[in-house]
This record gives sequence, structure tokens and C-alpha cells, in this order.
Amino acid sequence: MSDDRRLAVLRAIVEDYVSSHEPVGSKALVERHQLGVSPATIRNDMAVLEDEGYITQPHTSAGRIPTDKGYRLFVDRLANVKPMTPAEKRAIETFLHGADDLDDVVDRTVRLLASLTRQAAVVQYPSLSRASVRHVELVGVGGRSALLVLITDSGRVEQRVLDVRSAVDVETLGVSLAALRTRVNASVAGKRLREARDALTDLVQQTPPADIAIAAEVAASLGDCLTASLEERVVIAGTSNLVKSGADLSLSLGSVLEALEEHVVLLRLVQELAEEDLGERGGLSVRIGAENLHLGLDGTSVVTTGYGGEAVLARLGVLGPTRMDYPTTMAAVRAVSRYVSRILAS
Amino acid sequence: MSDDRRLAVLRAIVEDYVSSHEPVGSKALVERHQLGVSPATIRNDMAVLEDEGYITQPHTSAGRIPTDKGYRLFVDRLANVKPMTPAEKRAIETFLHGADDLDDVVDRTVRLLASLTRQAAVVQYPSLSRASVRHVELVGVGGRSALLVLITDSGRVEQRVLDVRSAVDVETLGVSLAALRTRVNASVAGKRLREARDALTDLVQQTPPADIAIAAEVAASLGDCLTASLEERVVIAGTSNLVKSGADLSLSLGSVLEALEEHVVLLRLVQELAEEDLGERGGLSVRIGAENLHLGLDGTSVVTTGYGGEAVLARLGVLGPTRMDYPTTMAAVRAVSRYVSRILAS
DNA sequence: ACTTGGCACTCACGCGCCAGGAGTGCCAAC
DNA sequence: GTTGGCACTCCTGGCGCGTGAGTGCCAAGT
Repeated sequence: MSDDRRLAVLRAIVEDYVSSHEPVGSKALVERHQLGVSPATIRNDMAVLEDEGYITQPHTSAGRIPTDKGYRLFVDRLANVKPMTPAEKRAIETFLHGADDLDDVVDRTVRLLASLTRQAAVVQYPSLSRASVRHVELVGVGGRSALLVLITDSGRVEQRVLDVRSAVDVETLGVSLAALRTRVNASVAGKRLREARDALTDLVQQTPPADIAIAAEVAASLGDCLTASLEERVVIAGTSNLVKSGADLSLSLGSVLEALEEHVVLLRLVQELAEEDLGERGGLSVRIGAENLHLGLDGTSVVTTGYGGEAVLARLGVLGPTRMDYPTTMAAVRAVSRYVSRILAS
Repeated sequence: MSDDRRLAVLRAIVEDYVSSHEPVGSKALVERHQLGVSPATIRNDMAVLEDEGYITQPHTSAGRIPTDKGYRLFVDRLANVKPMTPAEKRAIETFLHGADDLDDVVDRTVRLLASLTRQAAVVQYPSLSRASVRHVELVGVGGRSALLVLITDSGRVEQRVLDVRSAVDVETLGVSLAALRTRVNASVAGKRLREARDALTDLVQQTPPADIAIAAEVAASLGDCLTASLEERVVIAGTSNLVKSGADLSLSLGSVLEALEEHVVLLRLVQELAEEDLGERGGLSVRIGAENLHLGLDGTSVVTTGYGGEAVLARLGVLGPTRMDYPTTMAAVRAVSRYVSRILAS
């Protein structure tokens, strides 16, 4: 029995099921694909495939549908990522063109991904664990409070308003802040966020006693900012695509939406995918169905890849029903990732 | 024929239908409510109510369900907003307690509203059309670019990175920026955002020729920030509640989710509600079913109110199926609005 | 003038039934 | 190892029917 043909059968089943959303039978298979054998032969192959757990039938005397394991094999060995058409490439460029802000880039990207794949899209904000401090600005506001602004070299800005009423005299506030700003910048600028946080404690200890109160205040807030910047963020779009994408998923649609709203869950998911992304398959990593341990996310597949250039800043991807069109989805994710990386590099 | 009783019947129908999600008949009505008359009498009243368009029957020989018009009458004349229980009040306080950032407050608020009402929640960011400029910060970064930060008195911060390579010499950059910062602040600080934007043109014209290039650059970016700050933003949560809330809505669930993702649509909706909010009904305004002109949002009702103190800063509210529990929903919206206003005032 | 009980009528709904058909598994033959 | 044939399973859709909830109307009562 030819092993190759069995794989071809599996591929055909996946393709047909993805496009029709209906269990596919042996007869339909030989009609739609050039397999060169009769339905009976296919039936034998299908029986083996079912034994091995790659396909299953919803009920006796129905066609077969792929299992998670079947999709996995398909993705790993059978799928060739479809290249984007020139029209699609142009669409990506025009959609992403003209974004100025980092927020704007992320926002456009997630929308683009959603509309390209007609699924739910996820974009993680550029991770700052590798980012460093570009500048810290400190300025008095209205005499009683001060504004602290942290800018990272990835373009992200974090700010805090701090109350300095009790910490320092109003008259000397401006002077103290200016001095402190210079010293803070000297201490943390250029450093990685984590290192910068550590450097803060030294800074306070070396501050003259007159300014120690306000220095402590500032250091606390800045530490806060640094920690907040290290925290990951995600944005999503295209949730409405999920309801259209099929009734089978809509059974658990509620829990899927719940999971998507719980950004913490999403972040963990994305990070897990980052860890298992070993660079094969062009940097794309795919989670299929029950491979997502999170409850409510079985029944969905997630396709992500890193973006942001050789030093991967963060991840983006899409989430949809397990019976998604993997080749097309993977192509879209990869293409968008590349364009976004190019934009961020400039 | 007693007019009062007909209204009582309508109220009973709305209440029963909201709690059971099933058409309600005359017999069930007299059993569950003390109306003091026989089912036959109720039937007469129901016939009249149907003639007048307040209720309808899905098909002959089924019970009645309220129409949009019926809900409208209910909300306007029959609903008494239920007070929150002490437990709920406590829940609100603990949930909102400890929020520092403005973002954090908004985020917590929208989640709170969603979980309290078990519907989709919408919170508009504090509108800045009434806000004024607190401070503008301008600082060179890395010699070739500068950071512009705008802080408003409502606590919102907007920033831009601008390229100043061509505009000024590297040596004089710091000096130019410092001077410019002082002049910009003198010109716009304390002004309303709109006025500040107008003041910018004068500023550039009065700039010494040596710095005019960079001044123009800064003015452009600042104008940008001011415009962006005037732009409204909304956040949503609890979309997963919509799918649970009933199959009748789930027919159009896709278009509802679409509308919710399109923040522009949401903003227009919220602003319309703001305009028709004349302060009666305790500041609550309600849009029922087809009163929402936007396609895909018929079948849903929106309950909003202003928040932020006597000078209303923005709106918040919830969106759900027309057959929502209006008294409870309205109470929750009002209660949350009050707590948030109190927090923002501090 | 309103209310009430009675009564006939209307449909949606659930159930059982049945034929049709798609698809399978198995077997014997090639 | 492949193929045609054949019996079997079981989902699907259509039909008919009884049931029950609910209505509208009418005539009688207050």
C-alpha cells in the first residue's frame, strides 16, 4: 500500500473539507482530485487514516473530516504556503502606508490581518524586554505635581503624574526637577528596561539629602513606568468574522470571545507560541485545536509569527476555526509580518 | 375601559417577557400578577395594545411580545429604576478602587459595566473638547529628533516624535528647543484645545527667522496632537455576553460585532445619545431597537449616561438586546457613572 | 359600559414514520 | 494491491397527526 497516496488522500480531504465545510466521502474525492484510483481504494486508505487518528467521521455512513492530528500533519508536511497575489501585496502596502504613530501601525496591522484572512487577528505590541530607555523627561506641572515621561527606543511612551506637594518646596521645585532629570537620564539612558530599573536604587542613594524625598518619589514612579512598559499588550480585531466562519464554532463562540477579551490569556498563548517557534516553517508557528490548552480555545487554531526584523520584537497572527485555510492564512500572516517589520525598521 | 390597567398589562408583559424570553399569554399574566381581572379582560386590553402598536404576536395563537414602541413606553412611563443593593455598591467600589491611570480607570469601568449588566459595555474616553492644555514639553532626543508631549488637564497625554535633522543645527538644538518650549507654553498653556490650535499660527509668525524652520515643524506636530486629542475614543468590553443573551439577537450577531468594532460608528451613536439627553430620567438616555438608525444595531438597545461631574466629560453605557432588563440596566449604568465621576474628581 | 365564561378556531411544536440517498465496510474476483 | 458489487447504517427531509397554548368573538351577567 502506497504511503504517498495516503498522504495525498489526507491532503485532499483537508482541502475539500476546508472549502466545503462538509464531511467528504470517497466518491467526491476521486471526482475532484486526480488520484487515479477507484473510490473503493480510497475507502481502504481512509480506513487506515482513521485508524491512525488523522480523520474521523461525525457519524456512521457520513464522510470523513480531519482531526486535529490530521490538520497537524497537513500543516507540517503537506501544506505549501500560497504566495500572495500582486493585488494582495498592493492592498497590504496601501493599507499600511501612511501610518505615523506606533499605535497607528499596530491598529492598522490588526485590522489588515483580520480583513485579509477573514478571521480574528491578534497583534502583540512590540515587546520591550529587549528595548532600552531613550529618554526620561521630568517637568513640573502647576507647582504641586510633576509629569514623568519615559520614551523607549521602540517608540513607546509611558507617562505618570506624580504628586510632589509634600516632597519639596514650591520655589525650588523647578530646579530640583531639572537637576534630577539630568541625573536620571545619565543613569538610565541607553540601558535596557530591566537594567534601568535596577540602576534606580543606586541613584536614590547617591542623591543629596535635600532632594531625597522627591528623588524617591520619582524613582518609584519611574520604576512603575518601566515595569508597565515591560508588561505586554495585545490588540485584537475581526471578532465578527468568527461568527460568520461557521456554526460548529459558534457553539463555543461565547467562550472564544471571552478568551479574546481576556488579554492576559491571549498574551500567554502568544508567548507559548513564541517559545515553540524554532524558525522552521519560515518562522510561522501554528497551534491547532486542542493543542491550545486554554478552555474555550479548543476548536480554534492560531497562526502566528514574529515581526520587527531579525531581532523579533513581538508576534502577530490570526485565530480561527480549526478548519481554516492554512496555506492562505499562513501566507497572509507571513506577508503582513514582513511589511510591518519593514515599516518599523524605518 | 381603564387606561391605567392597560398600562399595567403592558408593564407586566414587558417584565414577564424579559425574564422568560417567551411570548406571554393572557392566562400566565393573571397568574403571575395581581391584576384582579379574568384572562378574557386581559385579552381585550391586549387587543387594544396591539392595535396601538405596543405589542405584537410572533404568529397567531401565540402570546404577545413588546414592540420597540412598547419598550419605549415602558422605559418612559412605567419603569422605576431599581436601586443597587449594598452588595452591588460595594462590588463597584472595590472593583474601581486602586485605579491610578486614566487608562486604568476607563478599562476597569468598562469591564465592571459589562459584568454588572451581563451585556456589552461602552465607555467613551473623557472628551477633551472642553479640556485645556496643561503643559507642553519639548525635548531633544539623540540629536536628530525631538519629542513633543502634550498634557491636558484631564490627565490625557499625547506625544509625537519629530525629525529635526534638517531644521536646525545639532549644536543649537537644545537651546532652540528650550526657548521654543517656553514660548509655546506661554502661548497655549491654559487654553482650550481648539483655541490653542489657533494660537499656534500666530506663534510661528512671531518666531525669529533663525528658528522658523523648527518652529514650523513643532507647530505642525503640536497641531497634530491637539487634533488627535480632540478626537474621541471609545473602549468596549463584554461582547461575549451578547452571544449568551439570546438566540434572537444571534441572527444578526455578526453585524452587531462589526458595528462594535467600528469605533467610528460607536462614537456617532454615543454622540447622538448625548445630544438627546436633556437631563430628564436622571441623565439616562435610552435608544431602543430600530431607533438606532445604524444597520445591524436594530434589535439592540443602548443605555447611556454622561459621567465626569456637573460638566459632563463623556458618556458610558451598555448595549444589549431590546428585551433587556431596563430597570436593572439603567440602575447599573447610573451607579457606575456616579462612582467613576467621583473617582475622576479626586 | 365593562367584565366574564364559554367555545370554536388557529397554528406552532413535537413525534413517529417512511422513503431517499450518501457513504461505508466487507468480500470475492482480478 | 486494486476493484466492483452488495448489504448495511444512519442522517435528512417531508408528511401527517395529535396536543396544547392562546386567541377572538359572542352572549350573558353586573
